[in-house]
Amino acid sequence: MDLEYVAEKIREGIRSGSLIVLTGLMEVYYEGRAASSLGPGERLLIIKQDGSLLVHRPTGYEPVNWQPPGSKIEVFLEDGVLVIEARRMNPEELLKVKIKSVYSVEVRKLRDLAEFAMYATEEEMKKAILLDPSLIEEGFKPMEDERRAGRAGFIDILGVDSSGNLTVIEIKRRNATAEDIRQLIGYVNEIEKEFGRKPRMIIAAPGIQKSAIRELTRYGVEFKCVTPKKCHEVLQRRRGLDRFLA
Amino acid sequence: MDLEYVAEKIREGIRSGSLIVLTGLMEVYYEGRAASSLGPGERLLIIKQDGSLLVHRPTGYEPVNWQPPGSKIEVFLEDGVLVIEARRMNPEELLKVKIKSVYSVEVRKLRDLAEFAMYATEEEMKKAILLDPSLIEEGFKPMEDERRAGRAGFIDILGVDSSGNLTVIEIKRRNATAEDIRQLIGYVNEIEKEFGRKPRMIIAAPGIQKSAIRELTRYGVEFKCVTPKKCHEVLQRRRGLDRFLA
DNA sequence: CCTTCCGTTAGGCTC
DNA sequence: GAGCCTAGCGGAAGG
Repeated sequence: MDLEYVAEKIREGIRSGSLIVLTGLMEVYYEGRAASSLGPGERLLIIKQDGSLLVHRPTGYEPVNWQPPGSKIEVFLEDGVLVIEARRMNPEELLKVKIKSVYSVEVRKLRDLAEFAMYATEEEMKKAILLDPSLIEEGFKPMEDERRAGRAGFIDILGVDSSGNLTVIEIKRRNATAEDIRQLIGYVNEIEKEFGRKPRMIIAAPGIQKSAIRELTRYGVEFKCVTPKKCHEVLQRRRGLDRFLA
Repeated sequence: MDLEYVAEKIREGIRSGSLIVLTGLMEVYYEGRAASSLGPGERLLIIKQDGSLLVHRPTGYEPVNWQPPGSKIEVFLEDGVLVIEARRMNPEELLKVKIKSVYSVEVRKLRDLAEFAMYATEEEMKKAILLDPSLIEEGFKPMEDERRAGRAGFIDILGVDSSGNLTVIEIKRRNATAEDIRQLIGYVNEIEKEFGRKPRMIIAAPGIQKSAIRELTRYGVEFKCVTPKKCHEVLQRRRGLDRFLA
């Protein structure tokens, strides 16, 4: 494919805010926070309407090189090779793609206004527990969420159990790690300073890593199995109920 | 574009181990570790030779939905709509793309055998310090790298300073966090158990997060500014010298 | 197989 | 703008 023709097609695509998809033989050089080089090979190059640029090899989930949205893209010929440079500052980074041969290039303006909805996140787990605190245990009463614990950070849920004990809940959507336990301890130290007594500590997660069980028993942290899926179902059920009542 | 034709083209592409790039109007549903839904919109869909699948919206660095390498892909028509399902187990996850209209589809076998080289990584920082220990301070002598520190993990570099003090170096390619300091303390506790005395602790990083400065002074950890770029240059210089001497 | 840790992490949120 | 944390994190290395 004629490289000057392709260059103009890409420039026109960028001007018109289109998506550009190109396959061809290329080399890639990156320098910024880190640096990388990748010799000649057949790859897929994508330039998006917002100035993001991705270079994908024929295998693997991740792009081998990229530039995030907002980078400034220049297209020109140099020594008979099509060069695409994507530059951004803060941090200052440069991605340079040298394309020796273009197999295909497609320029197309895509419209996509749909809203992306994600479920079974940590945020949903928290909402479900606030809505149905028996997910933790019978009689648990949440008092605050996202409460600041001094310098240590934010507590997911602060509440009291059926015996009136102050209780700190830390939620994880994945198996809890030793580091998660230490983080919880950090929060609790701050709460103890503030309230003058040590609260119950519960980690709510689908499971625990083996290495974290030591810390668990050592610090007297309790574990309650709560899965993202279960919490999502609780919310779904509740929403269905609300709709029925409305 | 005729959907049955496209379906067969995609199936043939998968059979032959080709890269498939498609633009069209589609909905996307995901359920697995989490769940998501995305209504109709114009997007880019990529199926790679290794069974990875990516759905990209017209903007943004990240795919909105995906399936990693090794997922099993099925293509069929359902209610007059082209459906692509990518399934994987462990964890069990299903990605379903419903394509109402195909604007373009490209099937192409790409060859890419080049080696990807990455520079200015944490690994390079370590190599540079081992090669030129004055990056830490004059008179510092590395003894071991990647030394096991009991259960706490691995120490980046263990050495002695000009006064003969045992010294533990923790390297970060980004600004050090409070968590990094705690990690270093964990290593040092193990080293103290083993050697019977507390070593000097140095964190080598391009900077320190503000919230980490408290931990730094509190635990007596020292900070030495070392950047990935500087280390990379040290290695480059050294390699150039080696080549000159050879 | 599980765990740990790095990443040009990206992206979102708060201060 | 800088700091802080989550993620369907992915990926690699080590046990």
